[in-house]
Amino acid sequence: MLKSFARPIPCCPPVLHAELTQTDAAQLAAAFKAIADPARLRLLSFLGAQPSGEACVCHLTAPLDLSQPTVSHHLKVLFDAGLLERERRGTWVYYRLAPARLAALRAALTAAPRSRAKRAAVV
Amino acid sequence: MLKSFARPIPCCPPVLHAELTQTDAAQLAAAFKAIADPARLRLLSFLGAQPSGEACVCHLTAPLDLSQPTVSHHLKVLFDAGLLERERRGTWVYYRLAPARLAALRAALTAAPRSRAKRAAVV
DNA sequence: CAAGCACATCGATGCTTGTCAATATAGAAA
DNA sequence: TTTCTATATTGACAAGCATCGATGTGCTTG
Repeated sequence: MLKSFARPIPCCPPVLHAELTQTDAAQLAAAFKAIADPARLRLLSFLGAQPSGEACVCHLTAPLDLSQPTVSHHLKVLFDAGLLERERRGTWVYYRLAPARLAALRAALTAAPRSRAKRAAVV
Repeated sequence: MLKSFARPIPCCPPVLHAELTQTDAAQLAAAFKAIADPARLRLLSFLGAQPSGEACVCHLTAPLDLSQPTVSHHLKVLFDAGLLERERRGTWVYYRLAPARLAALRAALTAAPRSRAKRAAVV
């Protein structure tokens, strides 16, 4: 198995166009695991809904109804997955979305055109 | 919290346009959990790559290198999440992608346009 | 009917993960 | 320096999950 030897680690392997290798599947699964959690989805949603596009941690614990360490944990998971950007300003740390990474995940869910006939309007 | 009383269960609540309610976030997270697994991503990939668009279970255990019960389990998870369609033909059971559901998940990852300026080409 | 094959379900096991209280770190201000 | 505040990390616990072997279900054929 996994016939590929040290490939260039593509950022967003095509999910539905060809068979995923085990390594590619593992990487993609890790990315989706990051957003497959209610608290983290709400974090993304909250950050995306901010007019300024960002928020500091202290503004995120209340709307999620979670403890500060738990929120910090979720932010770290999203950050490590490349879905958030972090910036320290004084005592506060501000987080904002990393749209490119979200777009990459979205692209990975694009179905193959398969044959040119049949459901062409899937996109 | 959750001010909505028995809402119509939206198929794909917007993730990044407004704050997700706890119920919406839980539903979306459940859907993403279904695809946040290497074996299941490979199943989706394999099915999407089939010229016929479908495959029976007996053709899925070998490429995944997993036992038949494990493959059946993953297929059930994907099916229950609405990501696969199932059809029995004789002794065999054929699975194929449910593209509408995949498109719904993809749509949920669309970032808000926020202000009309700034990164308009995110889509 | 019985036998055989394809697939689903069950039960158990070990690993992962979400959560919190307690503690540590880092910057700001006195 | 010391003190306060904001955030990160640690340790522990419980719940969830991926996996398998064994067994059950459903269909087809003899």
